[in-house]
Amino acid sequence: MMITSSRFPVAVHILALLAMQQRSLSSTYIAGSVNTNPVVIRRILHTLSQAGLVTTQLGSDGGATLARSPEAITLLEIHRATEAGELFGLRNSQPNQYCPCGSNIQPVLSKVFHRVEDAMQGVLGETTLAQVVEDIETRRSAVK
Amino acid sequence: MMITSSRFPVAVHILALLAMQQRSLSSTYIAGSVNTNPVVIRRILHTLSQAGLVTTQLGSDGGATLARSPEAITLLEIHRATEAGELFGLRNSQPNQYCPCGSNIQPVLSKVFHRVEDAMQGVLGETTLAQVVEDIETRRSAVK
DNA sequence: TAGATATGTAACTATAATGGTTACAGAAGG
DNA sequence: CCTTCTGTAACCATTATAGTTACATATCTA
Repeated sequence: MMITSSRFPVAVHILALLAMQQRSLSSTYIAGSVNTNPVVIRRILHTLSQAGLVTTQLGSDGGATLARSPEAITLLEIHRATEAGELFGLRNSQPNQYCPCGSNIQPVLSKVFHRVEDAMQGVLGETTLAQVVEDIETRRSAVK
Repeated sequence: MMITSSRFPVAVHILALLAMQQRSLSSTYIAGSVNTNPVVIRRILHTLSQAGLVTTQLGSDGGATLARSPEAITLLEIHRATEAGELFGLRNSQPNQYCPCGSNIQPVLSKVFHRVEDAMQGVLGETTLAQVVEDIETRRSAVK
C-alpha cells in the first residue's frame, strides 16, 4: 500500500500553482490544472485553510490565495494538514496477551515505527514549497 | 492514511515468534498468538516463503521455520516482501499537461518522494529481526 | 494402508477509505 | 438582481483489506 492518498500530492500541486500565479484562483481553475472535480479541490482547500496555509474568499471574484510566503511553508506542514492520523501504525490488532511475543510485540514495533516516521518527517520538514516551485521553474526552462 | 496494512506488523510478529521458539510452528498456533484466522497467517507465510525468509513443510507435523538467522533478516526485507509497490507514490493522477505547473509537478514530487523513501528504508534496513527479539526479551524481564 | 494433521488456495463476504459527482444554500461584487 | 464564487451534504463506484468456509493435496505415524 502506498503511504499517501492523492490528497497530499494534490495539495502540493494547488499550493505550487498559487505560488506561481500569485493571484486568487477559483476551485474550477485549479481543478483544470489538477484534472479533477472542483469539489475535490474545495475539500482540500478547506483543510489547507484550517491549517493556515491558504485564505479563501467567498462570493463573486472569490477564490484562494497563499496565506504565507512559499519559503515559510514546508511539505511537512502540508502533509500533516492533508493526511490524517499516524503514518505508520498498528491498526486494531490485539495480539494474545498471554503469549510472550504477543504481549510485547506492539510497543517494540511502535518504537521502530516512530524512528521511521521521524526520518520521513525530517525530509519533508526541510523541503519548502519555494524549493518545489523553483524545481518546477527549472524544469520549465530546461524543457523549452 | 496509514503507511502499511497489517501484513507488515503481522509478518514481523510471525518471524519474531519463530525466532523465539526456534522450532516449527503451525499456522493455527501462530494465529493464536497474533489473534487472527490461520488462513491469514498462511497467506503471509506464503509471501515470506517466496522471499526466502521462512521455509514451510507440508503434511502432518508440518509448519514454518525461519530460513535464516534473525541477525541476517532486516525489517526492510520483511517490508518489501509483505507490502507491494512503492511506499510513497503519485497514484493515477494525470495533471493538465498544458499547464506550466501541471506538466512539471509530478517529476518534482517524485524526486522528493524518493528522498523520503530512502530515509525510511534506511531505518528499516538497519533494524534486524534479532534486535526486535532482543527488545521483546528485554521487555519480558522488565515487566516480570 | 488408513487416519490424522498440515499447507495451499479458491471463493465469498463485510468493512472502510477514497475520490468523483450532483445539488443547492449562502456570500460577495457589479 | 444576477452572476460567480465557496461551503457542504449526499450519494455512488472502485479498491484494498482481512476474515471466513471449504476442500484438494501432502506427509507422518500407527
